[in-house]
Amino acid sequence: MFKEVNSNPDFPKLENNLLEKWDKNNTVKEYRDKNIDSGKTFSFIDGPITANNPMGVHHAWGRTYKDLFQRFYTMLGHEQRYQNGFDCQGLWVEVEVEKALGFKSKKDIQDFGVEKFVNLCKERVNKYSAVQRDQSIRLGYWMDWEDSYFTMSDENNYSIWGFLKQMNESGKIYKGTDVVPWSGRSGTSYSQMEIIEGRKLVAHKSVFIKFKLKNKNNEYALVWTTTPWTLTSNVSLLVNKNLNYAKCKLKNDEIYYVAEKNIKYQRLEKEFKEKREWVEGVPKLKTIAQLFNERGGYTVEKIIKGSDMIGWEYEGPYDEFKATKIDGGFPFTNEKLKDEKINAIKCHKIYDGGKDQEGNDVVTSGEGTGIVHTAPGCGDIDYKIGQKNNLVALAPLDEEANFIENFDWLKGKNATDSKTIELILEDLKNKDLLFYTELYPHIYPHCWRSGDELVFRLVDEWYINMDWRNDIKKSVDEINWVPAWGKQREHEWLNNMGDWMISKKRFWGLALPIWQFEDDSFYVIGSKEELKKLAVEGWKEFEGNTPHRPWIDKIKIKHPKTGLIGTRVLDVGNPWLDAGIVGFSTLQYRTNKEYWNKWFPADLISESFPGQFRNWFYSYLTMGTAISKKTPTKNIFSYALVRDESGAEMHKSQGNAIWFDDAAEEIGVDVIRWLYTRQNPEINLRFGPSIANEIRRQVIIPIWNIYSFFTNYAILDKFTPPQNLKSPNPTNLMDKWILVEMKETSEMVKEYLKLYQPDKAALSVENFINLLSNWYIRRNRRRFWKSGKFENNTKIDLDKYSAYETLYFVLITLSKIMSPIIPFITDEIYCNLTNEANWKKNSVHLEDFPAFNKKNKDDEQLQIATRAAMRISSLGRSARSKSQIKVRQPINNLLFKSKQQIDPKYLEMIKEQVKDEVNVKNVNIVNENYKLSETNITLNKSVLGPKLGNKMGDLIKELNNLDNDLLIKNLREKDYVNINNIELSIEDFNIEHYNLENTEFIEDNNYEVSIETKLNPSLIDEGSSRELIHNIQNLRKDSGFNISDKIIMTYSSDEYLKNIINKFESHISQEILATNIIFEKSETGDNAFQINNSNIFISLKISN
RNA sequence: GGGCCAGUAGCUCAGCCGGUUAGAGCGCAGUCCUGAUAAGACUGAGGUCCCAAGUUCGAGUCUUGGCUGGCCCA
Repeated sequence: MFKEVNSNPDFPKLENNLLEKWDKNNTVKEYRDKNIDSGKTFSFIDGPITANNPMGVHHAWGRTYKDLFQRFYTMLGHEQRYQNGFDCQGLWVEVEVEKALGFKSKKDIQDFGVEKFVNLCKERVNKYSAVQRDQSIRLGYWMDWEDSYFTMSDENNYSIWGFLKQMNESGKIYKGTDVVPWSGRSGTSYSQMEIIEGRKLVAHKSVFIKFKLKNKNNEYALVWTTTPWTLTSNVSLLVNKNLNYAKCKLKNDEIYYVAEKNIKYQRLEKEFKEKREWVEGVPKLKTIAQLFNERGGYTVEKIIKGSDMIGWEYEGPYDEFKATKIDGGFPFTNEKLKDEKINAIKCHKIYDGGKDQEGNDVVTSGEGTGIVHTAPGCGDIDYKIGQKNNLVALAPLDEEANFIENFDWLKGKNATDSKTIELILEDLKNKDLLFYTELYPHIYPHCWRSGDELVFRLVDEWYINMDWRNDIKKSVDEINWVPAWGKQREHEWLNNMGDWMISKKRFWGLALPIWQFEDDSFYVIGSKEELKKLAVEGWKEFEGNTPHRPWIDKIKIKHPKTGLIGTRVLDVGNPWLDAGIVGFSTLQYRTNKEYWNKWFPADLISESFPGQFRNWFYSYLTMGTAISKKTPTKNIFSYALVRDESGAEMHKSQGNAIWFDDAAEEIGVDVIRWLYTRQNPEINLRFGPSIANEIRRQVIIPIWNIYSFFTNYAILDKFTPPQNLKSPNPTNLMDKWILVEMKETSEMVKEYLKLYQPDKAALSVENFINLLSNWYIRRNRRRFWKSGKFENNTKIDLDKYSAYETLYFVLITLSKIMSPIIPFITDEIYCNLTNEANWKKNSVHLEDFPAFNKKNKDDEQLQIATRAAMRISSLGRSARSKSQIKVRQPINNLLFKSKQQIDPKYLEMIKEQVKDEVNVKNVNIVNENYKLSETNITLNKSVLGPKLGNKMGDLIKELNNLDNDLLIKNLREKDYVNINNIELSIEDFNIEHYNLENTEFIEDNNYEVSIETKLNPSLIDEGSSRELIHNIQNLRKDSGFNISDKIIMTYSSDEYLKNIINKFESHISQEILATNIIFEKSETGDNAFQINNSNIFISLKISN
C-alpha cells in the first residue's frame, strides 16, 4: 500500500529526511557501484573548489551541473569515479588566516613564524573542505566524499614538480627580471591572470610637470602623469616622431612644448558627458589651452615634428637624489652601463616612443601632452623601452612598496599613501616644476584581496616560456566547447597571453622545486626521490613533513653536474598549477598508467566561464597537453554568474549575498536545482526568493499535486503496482496520447543532456508537466473518481484501471527522467510508488534512463488531434467570452474548420473533449467551403495608394464586380490575385469577418471556430440550474462546511426557479451533497440570489 | 582601439535549418472551477522583434553598417 501523501509538504524537511534515509541505507554507495563493471566509462574531472569559506549559492549552480551530468551518465550505465576536488593552496587562504590573526603585512607573518602560519592555513582548508562537503551533500551532490582530492596533497605537489622538471628539460623555465604589478600589502607580485580580477575605477591625482630643457632658455617639455611617485625614478622622455609639436609661449615668457593636437583636445569628454567610467564629484577636465589661458594666454610660435625633438636633453625633477647618480642604475645594476659610467641623469634625453608589440604607437596624441615620462623601474612598457634604448632603471620601492635608500627624504615612505603623494607634489611645487594638478578618473589595477592600489616593481620572477602555445591551441580546437564561443575565447587568451609567471613571494603554496647556485645557475627537481638523492643538508628536518615551506627551505642540494651547493628559491607557485595538474595527480599517473589511461582524457570538465579561460581551463589544458601530448578533455561545459534578483552582483558588503545554507533550508534544493538547470547557461542567472517561489509554483508543486492526486486515490481504490514495469498499451485515447507525449519528452531529455543542453531538457519536461497537469489530469479526473476498487480482481472497471495504469507508468518514468535534476522529490515519489513492486530498486537513482521507440505516424496523428482539441476548446471559450456567454450556460452548437488534416479516427475524441471543455451540446467539423463567417474584403488604401496612384479608381470599381468569397479563396490559395493586370497580395487587402446571425466567430492560424449564440429555453434552464449549483457551492464554502459534509437545503423562490429545482433536483442534490431540498415559502431569507431575473432565498444546514 | 555575446510584451526570458497572424512565466484586467482546494484552469489587454540597408517569393531569424548594454583583451 502506498503511503498517504501530504498535499502541502515542507520540501526542505522532506529533503532532510531523504538525506537521512540515503545515509542509513547506504544508497550513495550503491549508486556509485551501479556500473562498476559496465565496460563503459564517463570521466568527469572536477575543477577544485577553493576550500576557504562556506559555499555561496553560486557554487551550487556549478555543482548542480556537475551532479546532473554524472547522474545522467550513471543512468546510461557508465562507470565513473565521482571524485570531488578541493583547492587548498594559495594567497586567498593566507589572506583569510591573516585576517583571523589580525595581521596587516607580510612581515607580521614572518614574526609570527612561517611554520605556525602554514599549519593554520592547512587547518583552515581542512575545516572548510568539511563544511563544503556537508553543504554539497545537502545539495544532493552524490560524490565519493571519502575520496576527494586536495591540491595540497603530496601527490599533487610532486606531480607539479614532475611537470616543471619536464618544462625545464625542454628549456622553458627561466628567471626573468621584469616590472610586474605588485601589492605592497601582500608583498608579492601579481600574475597577468590575477591583475585582471582587481581592476577598479578610481580618481587619481594626476599632474602636469615641467621638464626643463637643457641648452635652451626658459623652455620646458610639458609632461603629464597619473602616478607622480614614478617621477622620482624618471630616466627619459618619449615623443612620437611623426606627431606635430607646438612651441607655445606663455604670458610669462615660459615656453612649453606639447603635441599640437593635444592643446585643445577635450580629455575624457565622452566619459564625463555620459558619466560612464566617471567618478562622482570629479570636475570636468580642462584642456591644455584652458590651463595656458588661465595663466594669461599663449601663442604658438612654431610647429615642429617629434623627430626634431629627439635627442634633446633635459633636467629631471629628482636629479638631486643619489640614486640618479649611480652608474648602471639602482638597485639592479646593468653591468654594461655601469662600465660605461652611465647613470640616470646621463640618460635624460628625448627618445622616440616607437611601436609596441601590437604595432601601435606607444606615444599617441589625445590624453596627456604627447610627451611621456618613462621610469624603466616603475612600469612594464617603460622597462621594455628602457631596454631597447639602453637606459638604466631606477626601481625605488621595496617589497612593501616603500621607498628604499638613495631616494633621500622619501626613504621609508609608502608609494601608494596619499600623504606621500602630497609630499612629492609639495616638493615639485617648491621647485616650480608643478604646472597643474587635477583629479583624473581611470581604471587602475588593485589588489583583489585588500583593495589596495598596485604599484609596478622591478623584480626577479620565475616563468614558463609559452612559445609552444600552438600545441595547446590544437587541443583547444579538438574540444567540444559549450557554449561554442568558448573555443574562440580560449584561443584569444592563448594568443595574447605572455609567458606564465609561476612564482609568488609568499608562504602557503606549492614549493617551487628550483634550487639556485652561486654561479647563477639553477636546477629543477622533479620528485621527492630526486630531492632525497641530491639533498646534502636539511633532509632530516624535512622528512615527515609535507613539501611546503618552511620545511622544504631547509634542504640544500648538490648540483649533479657542477657539484655546487644550492638553496631553494623561496617562492611558492602560482595556484593554477595546483589545479591544472589534477588530470594526472588524481589519476595515478605516476604510479598506475593503466588506471590513468582508463580515465584520461576527461569526457567532461566544467566551470563557470568568467575567469576560467585564463585560469583553470588554461592551466588544465596547458599541463594536460604538455604532459600527455593529448587533448585532455572531450567536452568543456561552462556557465555564467549568479546575480541577485535585480541582476546586481551579490556582495557580502552590500547585504544582497545569499548563503547556501539559508537558501537550502528556506527554498529547498530541488527548487534551486531546477532553477539552475532550466537557466540558459550563457546568461547570468538571477537568484532570489521570489524567483525560487515561481519555480516552486510552476514546476515542483504541479509535480507534487499530480503525485498526491494519484497516490491518494490509488490508496482509496487499492491500486497496486503492476507485476512488471512496462509501458501500458491502452485503448483509451487520452491514455495513449499522454504516453506518446511522455515518451517523446523522455527521449528529448536524453538527447539534450547528451548535447550538454540541460536548460532545453528542463524546459521540455516543464512543457510535458503542463500537458499532464492541465489536460490529461484535468480531463481524466472523473475516471479516477468512479466507484470501484481493484482489490479483488472481480468486476474491474477496465477504463478506470487503464487510467491508473497509465498515470502510474507516467509518474514512474517522470521520476526517472527528472531524477538527475531534482534527486529528492523524484526519489520520494519513486520509492513510495514502488514500495510494493517486485521490480523496484532501492532508489530511483539506481534505475537506468528510460529508452523508448520513436513515435510512429499514428502517435503523431493522435498528438495533432489532441492539440487540436485543446486549441479549439480555447477558441470556443474565447468566442464565449466575446459574446458574453458564461461557460456555465450550455450552448447548442460549435462548428470548426481545420487547415491541418485531422485523422478521422480521432475526430470523435476531439468532439467529446471540446463538448466537455466548452459546455456545448454538439460539436462538428465542417469542410473548406462551409461559411462560418461573413467576410468583407476591401482594398488597403494606405498600402496601395502610394503604389498605384491614379489606377486606384478603376481598381475599386473592378473589385465591386467580383465575388468576395471567391477572391478570398483565391488569395488564401495562391497568396496573390491578378486584377486589371495588377498583382495584389493579401497584404493589399483588409479582410474583416462578420458574425453570421446568432453565431460568434473566431479564428487563429490553424482553426476557424464558430459557436451558436442563440439559446433555447431548455438550455437556459440548464444554465440556471448550474448557476444555482454554483451559488450554493459558494454558500457551502462560505458557511465553512467540509467538502464531504451532507446538507439539507431550505429555500423560497419564484415559480421559475422552483420549477428549475424540481426539474434538476437529483442532479442538484448530487452536486451540492444535499440529502433533502425543501421549499418553504417566505419573503426574506439569509442568502438571496437572483438568477435569470428570478429570486431565491437559500439556507443550508448540515444533515446528520 | 580590437574581439565575443546580447538587444523580442511593463519585468524575466523562449523562438530550431529563413516559412502563415511572434510565444511562455510573472505582473495587470476579467472569468471559470470548487472531489489536486491555503490549489487549479481559462480569456483578455499589452510588441515598430534596437535602427538602416541588403540577400530572398518570404527576414525576429541570414549579410553589411550603425546605435545601446555586458564580458574579454589592449
